[in-house]
Formats: sequence, structure tokens, C-alpha cells
Amino acid sequence: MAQFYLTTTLPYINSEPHLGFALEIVRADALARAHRLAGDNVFFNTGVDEHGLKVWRKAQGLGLETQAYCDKLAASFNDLKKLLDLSYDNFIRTTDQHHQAAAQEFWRRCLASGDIYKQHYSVKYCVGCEMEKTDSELENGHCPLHPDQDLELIDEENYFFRLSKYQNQLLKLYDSQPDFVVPANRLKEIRNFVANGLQDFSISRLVSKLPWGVAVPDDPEQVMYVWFDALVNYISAIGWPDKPEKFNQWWPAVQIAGKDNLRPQALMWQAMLMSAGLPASRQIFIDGFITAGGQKMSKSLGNVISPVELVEKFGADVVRYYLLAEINDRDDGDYTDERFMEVYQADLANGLGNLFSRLGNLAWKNGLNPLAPKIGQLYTKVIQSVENWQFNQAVGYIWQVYRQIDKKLTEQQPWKLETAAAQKSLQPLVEDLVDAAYCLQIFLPTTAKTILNFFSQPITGKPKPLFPRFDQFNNNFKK
RNA sequence: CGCGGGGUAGAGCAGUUGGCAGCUCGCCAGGCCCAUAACCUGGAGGUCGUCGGUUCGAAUCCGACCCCCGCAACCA
Repeated sequence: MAQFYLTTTLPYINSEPHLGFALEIVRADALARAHRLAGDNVFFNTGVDEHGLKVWRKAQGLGLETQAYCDKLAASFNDLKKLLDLSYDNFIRTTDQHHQAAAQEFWRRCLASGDIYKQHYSVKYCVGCEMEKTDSELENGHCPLHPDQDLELIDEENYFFRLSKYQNQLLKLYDSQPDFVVPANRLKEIRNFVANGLQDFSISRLVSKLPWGVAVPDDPEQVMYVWFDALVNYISAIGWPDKPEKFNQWWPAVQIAGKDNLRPQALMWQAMLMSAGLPASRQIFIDGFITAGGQKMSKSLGNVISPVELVEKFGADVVRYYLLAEINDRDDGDYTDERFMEVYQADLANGLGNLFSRLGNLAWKNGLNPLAPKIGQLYTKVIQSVENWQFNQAVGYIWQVYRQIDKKLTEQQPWKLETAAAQKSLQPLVEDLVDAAYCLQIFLPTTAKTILNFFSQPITGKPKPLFPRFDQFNNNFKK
């Protein structure tokens, strides 16, 4: 039995869950389910990243204890499990004691490797934005959003990580493993970036400036900045460092991350692992972004789509279907209400939903015997596609089968036949539907279970609609 | 000469290694009536951003240009 360790990135909890993260975790969930179905032993990790200035400020703004705020938001992220029907095994929080201890131990290892050093760190800071600004972000030496205000120059001592030391090792890693980052163009992107030279990066902040973080070992004035804290979750989640047998059972991980996370995951984290003397990740899959009507989702544009609201309106499987089948798995994808409804109506209501009604009804009327799913060619194709992160294709294979069944049903017209002949005609069609439902478990677990249950026992009545037409609950869908 | 992704039928998109241009929705016509006014068949509709090149043959390779969208290293 193969061991398969899969982890998402940890979303930052300065705001409610984003549709982009829903995409990431639903894809991860599909992959985890595919591996379980194939008989692998799976550990699926997710969680939340809770430290940092933004979280601290957010809590202050709400008049909450920081930890209380974190507890609240962590719970709202963990709610996604039920909402989106996710199957993860572990939900890690970076405020977990165990994780903090692991982050500190990781720091010590890198320090022992000579890769952590202290240095002056100077940065321009926009008081208006309350954010650090790089020169490339400035216009005429001022923040473009607050041109009237002078930038503050912050000059402090921080710890740095010697990233520059790992350029060659990183290149070697990329070259030795052509599928280390998927899609391939992302590997190319990160390789080019590394080949152009690397600069060390700062990995701590003054406690006085960032009061909410993991303490730097043996330096009460500094806390870790995000990298040495959050990234370490991938190994602290599986027992590093105090449970080596568990760690060795699972590591290295397959990781999934948004394209904004290419560098942290495929570059910084890998170099950090090298420094700590640990094996590199197994593979990193990079998601595109979801745009809303072709534009980037942003609060200022007011076009942010909430995954929670979508699920509350349509249910987990509908949202999962849109994310897995419709959002391009190699590039950015788009969301519009119109497209969402179109996909719902065409593929789910008129497609699978109606087919299930047709076949279920005919099977009931003709007293078809119970059927169990078989593993066939479809299964092989679907599993293979999912393992290659080709979710669109995998779901497409299943829908091809549905179209086939609809077509055969129309051709054979079993409703005109007498019982024995009808049964003979229906049997292979229901078999196809049930076999496809077996594969569908990976993507739409609830729907698949309904279909499998219906045909696995003596049929006692008409099937209930899987996906009602929009006309019938149109008023539920409002902008 | 900063980096990357795009520009294919009215709309949304597929088109791995160059070989008659596809899918879904919408539209038109027919069929069916088991089913969620659903399903099936056929049809109309495209100078594949522009210009040039390579080739027997290019949406696909090469070059130039135009337009759109992200990102521009500590902003998770």
C-alpha cells in the first residue's frame, strides 16, 4: 500500500475563506479521494496560518483578544470541511504549541547549518497603507496611493536566511525532477527566476513591531516572520521533529498552492528543507486564479465571490463540480453567475440529474436487480487524469459516459419493450451509470453515493431529483 | 529591451508531438415522449489578433507588430 501525503497551503486568516482557496482545497480533496479509492494510505493536511501583523491588527480593530479572533476564524475555515464535503485528516493551526515548537527547532537546525544571520534591514514604510513598500511600487518616491505623505524609513536588525547559498542545489532539484512543479511552465518560471540569482530574505521582525508570532529561539526581541513559521507546518503536521517514525512514514509531501505561492513553496521552502537537512517536497501543483467576469476579485471592486454563500445556495457538489470541471486546471479560470447557472442547468440538471431520473424510473418500473459497481477502463482513465492533476479531463470522461447512456436510451427505447426485453436493454446502461458513479465519488461524493445506493438495493420507487432545474428554485439565486 | 498568460463560430472555452477546425450554451429544423418543458438527430454560423517566413501542408513552428490581463521577490 502506497503512502500518500498531500497538503494545501495554509490560508492566512485575516479574512473569510476565498473562492480561490476553495478551488485549491477541492482539488486537493479530489486527489486525496482518488488515492484512497486506488487503495493508497492517504494523509491529507490543511489548516490556517494565524500569525502576523495583519491578524493582530484585525483582532485589535474588532476589540478581540488575538487568540480569540484566531479561534473564531480558524473555526470558520474548518467549517469548509462540512460545507464543501472535504476529507482532510488533519487541520493544523500555526498557533498550536506543537507547531510552534517545531518551527523553533527548524530554526535551530538552519542556524546550525550557518544559514541564519543577523543584518540591518531597511525598508520604506507607507503610514497611509501601513505597509512596507519596495522601490518598484513607488512613484516619484511616494506611495501611489498616498502621494501626499512622506515614507517612513525603517531601519532595524533582523535575521536573514541564506537563500543565495542554495541556488545550485535548487537548480539541480528542478532539473532532476521534470514534474517537481506542475504545470511545466511554472517549473520553467521558477527555474528562470532561480537561475537569475537569489537574494537572502529576512525571516524575523522585532517583537515591538510584530507582537503576534513565534518567538525566535534565544532572542526575546524577535519573532519569526511568516516563512519560518507557516511553511514548517507541512512537517510539523506529520510529527516532525519528535515523532520521526511518523514523519518518515509520510514525508515528502505533494503540495498544492496558488500561483502567488510559487516562490514560497517551490523555492524558499525547498531551500529551507535543504538547510535543515530534510528531503525536498515530492511535487508541487500550482493553481491559477479565479477571476470574476474576467477581473481579479477584489474588495474594492466589490466582485468577491464567497464560496460559503455559493455552497449555501447550491450545495457542495454543485460548487465542487464548477471548480473541478469548469475552472481551467492549467491556468486562470473565470467565474460568473451566468456561467455557473449555465453549467448547473446543462451538466447537472439536464445532464446527470435528468439521466438519473430516466434510468432510475425505468429500472424501478421494470424491477431491475440491484447492481454493484465494477472497475473498468473509465476508472483507469479517471484515476490517471487526476493523478496528473487533469481535473477537467477526468470529469469530462465521466460526462462522456452520461451522454452515451442518454443516446443509447433514446435509440433503444426500452420504455416500449416488455419487461424481460426492457431489463435486458436497461441492465448494461445502468451498469455504465453505476460504474461512472463509482468514479464520481472522487468529485461529487454525495451525488455519487445517492446513485450507488439507489441501484445497489431493490428499487422501491421513483428516484428523487438530484439537481432540480433552475426554474424551480430560481428565487434562491439572486445577486 | 523586466516576467508571465491570453487574443479560435453570437457567448464561454478545447485544440499534447504541424495533416480535412472541435466542445458547451444560444439559434433554426426534425425525432422522441421513459425523464427534471428534460433527451436524441441534423443544420446555420469561424479570414483560428495582424503582417511576413519555414513546409507538400501551420490555429499548431520561426520573426515582427497590435490589443487585453496578471505579476514585478519579504504585500500569506
